[in-house]
Amino acid sequence: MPRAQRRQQIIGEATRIIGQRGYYGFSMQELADSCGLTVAGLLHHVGSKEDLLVALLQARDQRDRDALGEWARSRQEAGTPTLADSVDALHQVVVRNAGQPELVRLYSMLRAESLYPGHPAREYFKARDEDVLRAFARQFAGLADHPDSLARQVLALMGGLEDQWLRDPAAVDLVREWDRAMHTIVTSLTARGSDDQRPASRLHNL
Amino acid sequence: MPRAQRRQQIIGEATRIIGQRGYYGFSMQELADSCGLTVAGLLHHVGSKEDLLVALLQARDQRDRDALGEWARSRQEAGTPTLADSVDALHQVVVRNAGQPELVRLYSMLRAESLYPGHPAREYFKARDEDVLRAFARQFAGLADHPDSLARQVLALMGGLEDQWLRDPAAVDLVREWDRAMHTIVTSLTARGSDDQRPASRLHNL
Amino acid sequence: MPRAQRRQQIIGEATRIIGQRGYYGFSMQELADSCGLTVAGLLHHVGSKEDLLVALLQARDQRDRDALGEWARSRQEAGTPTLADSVDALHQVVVRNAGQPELVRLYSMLRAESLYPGHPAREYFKARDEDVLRAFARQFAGLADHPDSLARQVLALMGGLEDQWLRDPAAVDLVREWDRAMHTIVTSLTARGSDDQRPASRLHNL
Amino acid sequence: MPRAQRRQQIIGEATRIIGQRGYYGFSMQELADSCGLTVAGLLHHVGSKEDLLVALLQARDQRDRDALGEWARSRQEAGTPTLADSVDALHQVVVRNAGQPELVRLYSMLRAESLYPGHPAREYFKARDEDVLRAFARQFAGLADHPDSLARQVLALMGGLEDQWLRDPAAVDLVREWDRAMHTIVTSLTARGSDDQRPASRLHNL
DNA sequence: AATGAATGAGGGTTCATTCAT
DNA sequence: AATGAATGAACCCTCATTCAT
Repeated sequence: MPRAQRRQQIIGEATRIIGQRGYYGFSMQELADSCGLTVAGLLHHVGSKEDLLVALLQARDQRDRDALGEWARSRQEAGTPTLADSVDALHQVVVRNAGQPELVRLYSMLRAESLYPGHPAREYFKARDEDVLRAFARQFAGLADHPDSLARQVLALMGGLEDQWLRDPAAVDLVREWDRAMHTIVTSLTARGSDDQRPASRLHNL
Repeated sequence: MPRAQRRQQIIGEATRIIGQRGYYGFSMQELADSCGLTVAGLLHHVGSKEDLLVALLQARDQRDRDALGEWARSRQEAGTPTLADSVDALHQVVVRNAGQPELVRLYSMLRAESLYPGHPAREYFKARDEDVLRAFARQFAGLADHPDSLARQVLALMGGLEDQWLRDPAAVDLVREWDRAMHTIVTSLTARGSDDQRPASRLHNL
Repeated sequence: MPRAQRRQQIIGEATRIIGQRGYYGFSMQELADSCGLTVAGLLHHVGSKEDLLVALLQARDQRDRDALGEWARSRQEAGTPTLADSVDALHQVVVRNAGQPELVRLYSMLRAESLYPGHPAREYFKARDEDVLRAFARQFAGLADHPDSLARQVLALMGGLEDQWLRDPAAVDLVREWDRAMHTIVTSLTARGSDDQRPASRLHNL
Repeated sequence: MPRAQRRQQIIGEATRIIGQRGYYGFSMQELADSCGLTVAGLLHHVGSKEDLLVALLQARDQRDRDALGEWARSRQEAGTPTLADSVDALHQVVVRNAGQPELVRLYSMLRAESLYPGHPAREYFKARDEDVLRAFARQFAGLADHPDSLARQVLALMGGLEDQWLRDPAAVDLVREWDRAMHTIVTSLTARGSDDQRPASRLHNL
């Protein structure tokens, strides 16, 4: 089997298995078996369990970058991206995710596991979160009182809803819930300023 | 050391350690060491690693029930709980959590790990989420177009923000972020109905 | 099997096996088998392969110290130890060694292997050599022109002759060879000063 | 790269690496890397790890034979070699060795490792020792009471001092120590017979 | 209440080697 | 001449658990 193809097979299987069992929960043995390889044969291609994980994340990043690039190109005619554009972009992302639960599982699993001290993907997720938060906050600048906090809310919502979806895919319509969540956000943005004088009483200066 | 006291010590240490390393990431050896016990001695008290986890979750539930009971009693004079009451209740919960990061760590860790198939806390979290969602939805009934979805959003926000906080406690003020998130929610509720005629175009029926 | 006895058995077997195959050349599996134990059972007693080695060396040191102590006590009546005393002491050591080739094998093996960078006994042998050289040199002070060098020669001889003996025990009578070597040394000492004016020619200022 | 040149490169690198890590301590991977080759490529040239070792030893023997031949030719005019000639020859060898520590390392390492049963160089060193002992003994015939034993002493000294030198090159001046050791030997030879009547008491018939 | 002995299962990694290309 | 794919055998170690004391 040629190198490239084998690698693709391995990364595919790994994505599936890690999505199910997590990084610590799966074994090289299991992955090797599912690829029709010896463990040693598997290691010949990926170097080590940790390297495999890195390759996985890079592969996903590349795929994301490709998708984003395409979307950006299609939106190029328009001028500065409006809020609606951003909402649309996020919607597209969620739609895509809803179609590939395996990848989402992988990400959620790793994201969760990366709370472990010493987890190889720890820095990766930290850096990624920072990037995302920055991008979101830039988008909300001028539209919200606290763009940073709003960015955190959007990130938290996306992660939390995906989590609920993964726990019970049948009970949760990811896209619908996401759209409704964005509705909440957008509604609060457009309503801003008009209701500042509500009775603050026990509302903790919301 | 008397049985009861020893058990308390074990559960305390376990809470701390699992909060740091997760359920799969910690070892009975480590816990035994931190209790000044042999592994065998530890098992004498807790039966098995899994039983220990169950005991842990039960202990936390009991503590929550106690706290909630107290709050309920103090609120008893008032009639039906209003939205403000609920917001206040949640705020109190978050304040309490911010003060005991260890317990929050434990919960978040386990919640994340319970994505593992076969994780002993899997059912626990599933059942708990359902309870919470039901309670939230009841609270939002009549106030929102989709109480169930709003409940999901609140749950997602709480989990997501806690996650961000755990990842970088210094950078995130949990209480402040939570209050702002609730502000977003409440604002959207009060503004509801007034902006239904916005240009929906690419906004996906938000 | 009680702890102490088991440990003794393990150290005994380990001495034998490492003496034959070296530290890197033997496996915990082999040792476990020869003790009638699982590898895990073996590790329960010794901690790790490296710890086992340390224990081994300490055990041997202790035995040496005991033997030396006895000899010292028996020599106590005499005053300051003379050269003859030292020669006698070394002779006793060699006689004892000739009687326990296993221990000598162990030592020679480890000594040789400790040339490996990162070998766990590297520092041990370095420190031990320094001690021995110091002790020898003190003994030769005043008797030789270069006590340090003479000490090195004695150490080299002991190691080298043991090596030859181990390589072919049947062909080498360790005690006899050692005594003759010491004869060479002592002869050169007593002859010192009388032949300084020999034709140096190509003798490199010996 | 042409076959012959590549082989030379490989043997050179192998000499260096084995001198540092030993035969068992180095890996074909490491050697391949340092040659800019794949492991498979390396094996294409050397056949196997063991064959490589044999080639190494043969290469060194050839080099020694060349050097010795040159020295023999230069000494040809003189008649039967005297003791001084032999001492000179050994001195030259040591000087040469001190200048190429890599080769000495290789030899000492392998010599030490060849204590391992099954080590591919075991027979080689055994045969070589026998040759050397025979040659030395012939040289000492008539000069010493026990030429064989003296030969063993010289061999032991050379090995032992090289060992000390390798362990701490900065602390040991190999040539000086060797010359002093030979001084001891020669002194004892010239003094022979004159001091036979020393008080033998506890001197074990030295 | 607590310990010490011992185990079985599994885990990741290294290494020299073979074979087809 | 050199490579890439793949393997089988080892190796050390971790871990939760059982059992007798």
